[in-house]
Amino acid sequence: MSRRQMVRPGGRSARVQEAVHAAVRELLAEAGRDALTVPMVAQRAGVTPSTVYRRWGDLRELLSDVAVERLRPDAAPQDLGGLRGDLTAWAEQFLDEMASPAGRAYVRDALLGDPDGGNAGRCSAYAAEQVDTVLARARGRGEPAPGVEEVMDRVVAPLMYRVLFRPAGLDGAYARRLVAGLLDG
Amino acid sequence: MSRRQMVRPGGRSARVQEAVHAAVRELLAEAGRDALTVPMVAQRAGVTPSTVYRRWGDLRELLSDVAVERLRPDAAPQDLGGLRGDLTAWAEQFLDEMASPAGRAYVRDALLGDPDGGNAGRCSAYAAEQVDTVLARARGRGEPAPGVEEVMDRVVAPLMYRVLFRPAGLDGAYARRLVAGLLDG
DNA sequence: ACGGTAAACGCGACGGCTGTGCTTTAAGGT
DNA sequence: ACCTTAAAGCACAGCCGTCGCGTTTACCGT
Repeated sequence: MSRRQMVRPGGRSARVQEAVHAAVRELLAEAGRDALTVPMVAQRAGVTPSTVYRRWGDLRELLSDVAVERLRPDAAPQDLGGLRGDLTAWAEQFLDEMASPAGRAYVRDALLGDPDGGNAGRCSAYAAEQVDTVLARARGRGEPAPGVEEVMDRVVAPLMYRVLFRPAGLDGAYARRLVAGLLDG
Repeated sequence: MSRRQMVRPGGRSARVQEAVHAAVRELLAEAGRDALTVPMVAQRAGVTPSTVYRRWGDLRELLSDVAVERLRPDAAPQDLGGLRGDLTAWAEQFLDEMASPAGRAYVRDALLGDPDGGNAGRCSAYAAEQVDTVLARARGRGEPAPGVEEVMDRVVAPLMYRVLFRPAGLDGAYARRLVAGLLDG
């Protein structure tokens, strides 16, 4: 599990954590991933490097933490009035976010500094939660809807596989095809 | 693309590369991934650290190189006389290799130190090649067979997604279910 | 076969990151 | 208000990663 969980909820610790996270985000945008170092982040955040080493232990774990935070969806998927439309729109947006250079970097960082797989599991849980929202809404309308696991296997997994292993030639049409294959099959 | 491609094919370069790769494999088994450093690898391989830095640039890229080498299949998938049996057996073996602690580590390393995605693409190509062999054999027998891309989406991608993001509760039954879902759907 | 060319390796040095013991500060409970 | 304890600051030792330069070795044209 990420050390973020053991942090005291309020006060100085929270301020430091937010400052460090913000510093990472800024420096990622300004200097790029490879130029990033712990002392650099610490200086920008107004902390000493040792603080970062103690709380995160490693630059990779810190990046993983920030990445998971960035990958957390900020809003519920939009409601277009029907399962097919909702799921298609969500898949297209998901692919957009993940396939962008920044998105791919975040996904890789999340997987990277993650000894026990907790952060990767969290990413997957975020997607599952969004999917489940869409499916529950459809069932509430009386539409027949597949299970979450089926959507993960047929839509999310292929998208992520392509993003990670075969980034060439990824577009919204592929996402639409996956959704169609699931709902029409 | 990995720098391995620009290496001169024979002579000293090849010897150095093989020595370094062997050193990485040995030290991975002996000391573990986190204890690994470039100077350590260099000493074991009988080269100077600067040589490693020049050719691979980074410990992660070196590990990625070694990982891809290890993930290359060493034999054609076995022939059990029918598409369903062949594909099921291959999927189970694939999952076995990838879901083991060592396998997961190699996959992550391959993805990790891979700026342009060349190594990841090669991993995917290995799997596609194996799948294609199975499918071509089935068509040679007159069996109807899905396309490679369909197998990648329906079987390989879900397996890899689980391996990377949700390693808990992965077993052969899941692989069999994926194959069955594809062939019966 | 032989010499020219350029890539690749070895060597040495240094700047800067990494990580740790010890001290100091501040948050939360009584 | 005081006490406890966790977290941050400070200082420093060690090693990683990089660079310039000289040397070696593989490729290639004649």
